[in-house]
Amino acid sequence: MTVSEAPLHIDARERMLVAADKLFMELGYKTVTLRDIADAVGIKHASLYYHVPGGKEQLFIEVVERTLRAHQVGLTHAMAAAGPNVRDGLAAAAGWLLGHAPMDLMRMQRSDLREIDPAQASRLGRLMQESLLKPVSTMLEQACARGEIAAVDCNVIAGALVTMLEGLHGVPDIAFAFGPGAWTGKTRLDMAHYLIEALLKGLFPRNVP
Amino acid sequence: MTVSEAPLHIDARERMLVAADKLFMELGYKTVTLRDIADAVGIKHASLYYHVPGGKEQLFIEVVERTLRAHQVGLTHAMAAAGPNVRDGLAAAAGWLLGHAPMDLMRMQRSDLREIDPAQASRLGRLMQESLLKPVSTMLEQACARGEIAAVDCNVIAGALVTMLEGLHGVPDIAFAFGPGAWTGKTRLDMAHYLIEALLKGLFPRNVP
DNA sequence: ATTATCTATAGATCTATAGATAATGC
DNA sequence: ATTATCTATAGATCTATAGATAATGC
Repeated sequence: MTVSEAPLHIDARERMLVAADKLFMELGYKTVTLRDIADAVGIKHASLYYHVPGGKEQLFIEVVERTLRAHQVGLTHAMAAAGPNVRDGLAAAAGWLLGHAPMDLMRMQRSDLREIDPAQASRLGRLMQESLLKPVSTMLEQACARGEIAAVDCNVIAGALVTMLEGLHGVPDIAFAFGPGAWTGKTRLDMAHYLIEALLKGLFPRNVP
Repeated sequence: MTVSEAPLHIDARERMLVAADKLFMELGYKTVTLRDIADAVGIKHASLYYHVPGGKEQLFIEVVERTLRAHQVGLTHAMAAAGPNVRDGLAAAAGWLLGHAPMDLMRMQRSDLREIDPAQASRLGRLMQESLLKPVSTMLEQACARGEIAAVDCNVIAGALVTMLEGLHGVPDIAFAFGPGAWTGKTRLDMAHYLIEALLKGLFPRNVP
């Protein structure tokens, strides 16, 4: 086969990006050191500069951008595949978001993005809106136009939903809830469906027959 | 007046705690340096050790505990003062949470608490639940018992609500929303009320007459 | 005598650079 | 010759400690 082969070390750069992504998204820009990332990859930290001459900041920016774009296409496709039904659309969004590591948008905006070049920071800030909120709010707009849900401010609702769904990552994957609607061994995704249902039908008793 | 006077430097320790609180809660444990805190207070960083011999870690723990306890009593009182009505109770919780700096529970749990002594970390973790989720979930339980809302899992709903309300800190205080339910110049608190209303009545059109 | 600050410095860690070294591709 | 790693090190920064200094209280 004369096709150009991949290098022997199958994309060491890719492994570096994956390791950096995991660490940065979990712990934040300042908390993660280049040594942490290099250790995870199994190389010395100085070697990272070969793949990312711009150092820590460039690595962070590249990782965040990559992940946001992945979320954008992933979310959009998942919701499109779910078909034109709000409940299914929201469940698809929840499935995608819970199937991938959370991003902690609050930490990103208030801490991480302030440590890097302001121009890049505001670019990534816009990309956050575009990749995470826009797909969901667009889907809601369509449901709104179809009359499937009441006329609401879809941006505000979408923001709250994404925040809420990402927040579910904070709860143990198999949780046991108590009280009137007692559960046993529900997954995060079960809780997401529960919350979506609550938001659609409302908490007032007349809405839950 | 023979009453014991406060020292001339009116509680330098208190000013230090306030400065540390603001910085730690906004940027996170690792991002904030003792120098940042000392600068904010107007002293040299070595002087912080006089007030907090345990150094950075003790300072962080003290600050988090203080703030959580303040949230616990503040939230509880605000909701009690609102009287027995879910909508008013939730609005009171929103008023309190939006009136104070956000805590970024996700960053706290996944990053900050991992940098300190594990025993202290789990203690603070439990205090987070007790101070922020418990008051809201208890209020919901009562509304549930009064039949004011349907029988729901109040812990899950409370968690989602707190996460959602804290998330509102991320949006500019006076925002302009567009779309079907177009707004002009709404504050974060307006949005909170909007979201509470949406959650109570539900998004389905029949619920919004 | 106690309280609250300071200066100076040790020791650790972190980012980044320079240059050597080994492996692969032509 | 190019690619991907290494060692060694500079320079900055960060936490923490020791001991001096100034101000206040008795």
